[in-house]
Amino acid sequence: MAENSSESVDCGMEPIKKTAASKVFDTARDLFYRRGIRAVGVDEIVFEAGVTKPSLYRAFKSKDDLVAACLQESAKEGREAILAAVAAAGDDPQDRLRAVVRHFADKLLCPEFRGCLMSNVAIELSEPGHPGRVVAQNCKKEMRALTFDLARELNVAEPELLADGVILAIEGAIATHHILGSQGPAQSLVATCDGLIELHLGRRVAVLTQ
Amino acid sequence: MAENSSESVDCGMEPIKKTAASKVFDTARDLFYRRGIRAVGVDEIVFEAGVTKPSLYRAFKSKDDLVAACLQESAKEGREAILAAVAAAGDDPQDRLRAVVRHFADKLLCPEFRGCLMSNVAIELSEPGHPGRVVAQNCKKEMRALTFDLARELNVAEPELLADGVILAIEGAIATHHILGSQGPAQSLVATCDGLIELHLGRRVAVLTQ
DNA sequence: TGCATGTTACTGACCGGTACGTCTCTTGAT
DNA sequence: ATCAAGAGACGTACCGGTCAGTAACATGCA
Repeated sequence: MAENSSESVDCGMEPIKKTAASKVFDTARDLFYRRGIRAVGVDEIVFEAGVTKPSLYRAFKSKDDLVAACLQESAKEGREAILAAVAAAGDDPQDRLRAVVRHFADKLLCPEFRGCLMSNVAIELSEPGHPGRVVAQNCKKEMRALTFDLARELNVAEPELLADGVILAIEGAIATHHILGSQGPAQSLVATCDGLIELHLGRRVAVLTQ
Repeated sequence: MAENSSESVDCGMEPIKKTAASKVFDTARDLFYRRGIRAVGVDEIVFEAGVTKPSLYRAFKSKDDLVAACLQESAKEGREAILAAVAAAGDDPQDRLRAVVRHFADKLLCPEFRGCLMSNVAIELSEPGHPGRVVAQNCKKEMRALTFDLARELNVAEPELLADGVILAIEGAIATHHILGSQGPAQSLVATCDGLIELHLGRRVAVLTQ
């Protein structure tokens, strides 16, 4: 009742006081994701965060610096979430690869889903050398390498082709979701990936029911 | 020699004088595609076009109006190119669907390829009611309907699922191309789609060579 | 005292958009 | 044939607002 809930959060035992820097960071991440990098100005960020502009620039050299930091964190969280989903899937190689697909399929159903921040940034920031692009590039390379590894666990002739196929479907689902929503082609993500897996496993076609 | 070549072009018989409006339009389309909507200001457009700002605003009510017009034209050209590719593929249903895939696969190899303007715009313009978004949405719906039709020509149990699978792969290839280029997962577009088609046709797995 | 933060006020560049003057080409009357 | 007037097309110069970013100083708290 006496506590200002906007300046501290209750993390179990210890209430953590959020610094101006972390408030800027969290707010920026949210706004950048929801509305885009270029659409969000620093004035809006500091206003939403309830801090002032000098506090932003004391913590981050520039807006680009803030963008890169936000992307780095999003990439880290995204990677951890995927690894957790794979780990939770157990030991069966097919289940593990399908867990990645399922992970994204679940995200597509969230109302607040607005695509992949990395992919969005790559489109918004067309300057080749932009620090944000580098982060996004590394993130996608890692994701591809992980999918390659998962596909290699399966006993298929061309694991890289299977992995790329799954990645294409996932990225395609994310892309089409922007325009046509979860009821567009994105709804066929799981069935399509299951089909690709079955195809590469060389089994008989049996996954035609969505 | 006496003719000012920057103000007229030789179209066979009749030299056509390019108006300020058309110069604005052509320049804007190019810049919007190459660098993005938000990254390109009206000042840059009129400078590149060699005209002045009032000329832009005499022809278009606003920048958003210009954006929508550019998108409309790009959508029209894109649709015509796809239909031409399908028509050139002949009568075999499988060839016709594959022609769509091949069409995009070819575009991915162009050095100047920078994704689909519709998809890019959907990410850049996050405001739900933006006129540009409406154009992009209609374009994607049309493309999906066309792919549905092509898939239905094939004798498969679930043509819509096949069509969505192909769309996911195409859109995924376009999306990943932004970050990882033509040597990323995008290189597996044709092989993946061929696999999906074979899968739905219920034939034996035989398309594992890229 | 010392540190994190807020306050105020500012910069120069750029944004989308516009009021108004100028040029040229066409048209019609003489 | 000549000239004047209208109509479009176009440019000059500018608007208010917003952008990212900063300097100088005040405040509150440990």
